[in-house]
Order: sequence, then C-alpha cells, then structure tokens
Amino acid sequence: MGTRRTSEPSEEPSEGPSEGPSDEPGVLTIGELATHVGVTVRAIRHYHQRGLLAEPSRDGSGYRRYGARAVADLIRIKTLADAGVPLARVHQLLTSGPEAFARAVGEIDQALQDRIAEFEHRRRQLAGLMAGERLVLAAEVVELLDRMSALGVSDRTITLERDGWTLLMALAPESVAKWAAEKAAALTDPDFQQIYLDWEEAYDWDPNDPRLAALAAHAAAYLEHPAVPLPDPDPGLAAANALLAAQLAAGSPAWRRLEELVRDQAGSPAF
Amino acid sequence: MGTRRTSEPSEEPSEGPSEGPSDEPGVLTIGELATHVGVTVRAIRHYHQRGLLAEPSRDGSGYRRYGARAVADLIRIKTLADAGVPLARVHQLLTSGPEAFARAVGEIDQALQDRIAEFEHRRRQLAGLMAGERLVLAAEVVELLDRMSALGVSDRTITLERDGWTLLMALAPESVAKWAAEKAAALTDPDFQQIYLDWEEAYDWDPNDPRLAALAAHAAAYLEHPAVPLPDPDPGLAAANALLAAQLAAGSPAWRRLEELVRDQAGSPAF
DNA sequence: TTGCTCCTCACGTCACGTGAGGTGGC
DNA sequence: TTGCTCCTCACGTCACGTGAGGTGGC
Repeated sequence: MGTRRTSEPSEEPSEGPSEGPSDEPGVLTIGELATHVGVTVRAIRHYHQRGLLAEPSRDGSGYRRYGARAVADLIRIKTLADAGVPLARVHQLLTSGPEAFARAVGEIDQALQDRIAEFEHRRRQLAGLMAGERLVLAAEVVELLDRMSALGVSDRTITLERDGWTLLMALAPESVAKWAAEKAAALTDPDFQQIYLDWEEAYDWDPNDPRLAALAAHAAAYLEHPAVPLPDPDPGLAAANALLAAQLAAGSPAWRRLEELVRDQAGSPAF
Repeated sequence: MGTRRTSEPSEEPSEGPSEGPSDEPGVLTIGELATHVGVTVRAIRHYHQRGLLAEPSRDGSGYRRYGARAVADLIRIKTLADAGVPLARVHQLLTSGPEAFARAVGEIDQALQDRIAEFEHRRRQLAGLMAGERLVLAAEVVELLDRMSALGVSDRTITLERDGWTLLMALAPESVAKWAAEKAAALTDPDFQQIYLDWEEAYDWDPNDPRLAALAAHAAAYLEHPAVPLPDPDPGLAAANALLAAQLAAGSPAWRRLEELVRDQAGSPAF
C-alpha cells in the first residue's frame, strides 16, 4: 500500500499505458526480469536477437527497461521452450491466432507425455544395464545359455556363445528364436551333449593333437544321422553364417583343425 | 541352425575370439550395427572420434567391421547417452569399476526421475498458459481483480491493474499478498469505491476538464481520513513504487493532471 | 574507490547433422 | 550401369555459455 509519500500504484484507479499494453515504458531491468521469470540474462538477449521478444525502450544509461507485457511474453516463451518447442516454432506460435495456439499447445502437451513415457522406458533400460546384458538377447537365447551353464559348459564358452548370438541378433533377428529353440532341442540329445562338451575341452589343445581325429569322426557321424532333423538350407542367411563361422573359428587353432577334419570326413563342405 | 553347407555358429561349441572378447575380428558393418542398436551411423563415428567406442578392424575395402563386443559397448553408450549423461561422463563410466558404475547409474536414475517430475510440472504450466495468466499472479490478486470486475470496473482498467500487479510480483513478491489484502479492504469502503470509479471514468477526459478539480478534492480529503489506516512508510519499496507510478501515469493526461491536483491540495508529495 | 549490473561483439560448446567428393560391392 | 553403403574432411546447427573490454549508479 506504500505510504503517503509514494503512490501505491493500485491505490488509485491505476495509471495506464500510453498507447497500448504492448509498449508501456519499462520499469524492470533485464536482471530483474530474468530472475523473476527464471531465465538467464543471456537467454533474454538471445530472444531479442531471434525476434521472439520485442526490444523494450532504453533508459538514460542505455539499459533495457521492461514492462508487464514483457513479463507475460517471456513466461510464454519460457513455458514453451521448456516444453521442448524449438524457438523458431515458438515464434510462429506467438504470432498465430488463439485457435492455432490452442491446437499447438495440445500437441506440445502430447509430446511432453510421450517424453515422460520415453524417460520411464529409459529408466527400465538403465535397470537392465545393471542386470547384465540379458535384455540384448531374446528370452529363448537366455534360456539356452542357462541350460548350457547347467550342463557344465565353461564361462568362457558361454561368453563365446553369447557373443555369437548377439551378432545373430543384429544380422537376422527374426530367425534367432527359431535357431535357439532348435539348438535347445539338440542339447537334449546325450550324443550331441557329449560332442559339445568334447569340443569345448579341445579348445586349448594343440592343433596336431592326435585325439582331434576321433572327435571329428564323432561329429561327422552325428551330422549324417542327427537326432533332431536339420532344417532346409536358407540361402539368404548363408552369407551371415559363413561370416560368423570365419570370425568365431579364429579363436582356437584346434577348432580350426577340427572343422577341417569334419569337412574332410563328411565328404562335404559341412562348415 | 543354417544348413549342411553353412555352419550354424552355435551348432558346435562355438568358435571364439583370437585373444580376448574385446577385439575379435568383426562381422557387422557400421550400418548394420547402427540399425540394430538404434543409433545413426554418424553417431557411431562420433563415438569413435570421442574415444568412447574403440575403432574396430577394417576389412579389405577399408570398411569398419564390428563384433559382439561393439554391440554391447554401443548399447551401454546409447543407454547412458539417452538418459542424458554427457558423453565425457559416459567415457569415465565405461572405464570405471563396477562399484562406481553402479553408484553412478543410481544417480542417473534419480536424475531421470527428477526430469520426469519436471516434465509433469511443465505440463501443468502449459495448462496454465491456456487458462490465462492467473498463475503469474498471487491468489489474493486474482481475487482482488475479480472483485473489481464485479464492482463494474472496465476491462481496460482491469488490464492496467493486472499489469501493475505483475510488475509488483517481479519487484517485491513478498509484499504483494499484503498489499492486495489492504486494497481489497479499502474497496469495501463505499467512499473509496466511488473515488476509484470516478477516476476510472476520467481516464479519457481532457486534462483541462473542470470536473477534475472536484475529483482531486474528493481523493485528497479521503487521503487525509482514510477508512482503512495506511501502513507506515517502507523506504526500501519507495523507489519501486515511484517507478511504477511514473510508468503508469504515462497512460492518461487526465490522470497526470489529477495527480498534480491531489499533490497540490494534500499539501504533500502524496504520489 | 569498490562492487554490482548493464552494454555489445564474438568466439566456444555440445552432440551430432549435412553436404562435398570419392571409392567399393552387387 | 545404377543404386546403395562405405570412407574422410569440414562446415553447419541449436540454444545459449562465456569471456573481452567498457560504461554507469550507489
């Protein structure tokens, strides 16, 4: 209410703008405006540069002086900008009619809702990061790896398997579930289990180890009469498989030798 | 499971990396890696430049070829970056131990929750934008303006009042509620009501209109014996009030004249 | 006189986007 | 041969941040 010496501005019927509410002489400095609305001084200058906020009149020192209109305008700008609206779009909205404005605000609100959902999804992704890489792989693959672990397959081999399946997820995601199911079925066959565990043990052997021949013969015989039928050729995936085989074979000289031996004994380019 | 002609990579105990899981020869091109993980090719190159993702080996054409490790690394990078972590921080996290990593992920998750709350706040702000500027003003001021409206004060004057209060909110937010309450109390006095409405009507008058003298006398008399006691001077706010008075007085020559007259008749610098 | 706010350039930053100009595999 | 992906510079973008160098009010 001020005092007898200073007019409380709304004690009287309020004194008003000279021409319109848009360009009344200013009272607030740029710093006062900034702290009140909650933006930086630099941001306000930036909005002037971009033409978003009208340049106010200056006082005797060349300082910008802002009125009530600037407060309202800046709040509008900040609200839209905080909602993620690009400044170019903010400019359009400020100069467009109320119907277009209302429609746009509806869309912006929807976008905000979408971003909230997105962030909630990212929280779950983060939780997955901590839980390991399981979410990278299909559930069927995770189950397969768990079953291998139970069979006594070493951590090193599990890692190799996981890497292979990770790449398959990238190369042929639509086939991964089917392949994993087939491999899981094969692993129920004790014969295949034995071959798998024998090969694992051979990983570190010398490629000239005489025991490799027996392993290769066993594998070749199995491939002739598999317990679980092998599916038909899929030419589109042949290239991906070949690449994977070449990459993965690089790990162990003994395995490379085993593949040669199987290829020879099976009489066909089995691998 | 591939075919007899192409090795299904996990049909055998899986062939592995040559030295460690971190630098197996690559299979995926940069485009395949990008689409699988859901980032752009340019982003991957950027991560290489920043040292976030190790440069893989090249094939015969100079193309980058990525292995499973790159898939896992890139997913980690994307997950963290999507969560709003600056790339410099991502770099630190990738090279830090699991305990520090877990702690940091906890903080990042908290930051995500904060941002979700922030977005929900912004949705409410947006809704406020549509509901008008009411949230800019304290509830007491909104109520005061409503009461003025009911008293028959014109929309133009209401706008002038709102602008004045908006500026006061910026200049002295802690005093606004008190002032608004005092003005509301004054407005219960029929004498003050009459002065207010008379002044409002005088807004467009010629500054030489002879009726102004009577209005000024009425106001001066009221100031000598207010129905509601005026508070003590508040020197800290005197400057703000003076600025506001000067700004608002610019609107109407008749009002400027009225202020002069009141100042003369009250015998003190009342305004 | 010191400290704080204001002023105008103008370059820096962050995380890539976007051509520019060229090569390689199907 | 055409179309698509890949390669390396290198400048552009968006919304300001951050000094640089100077003036004005208390």
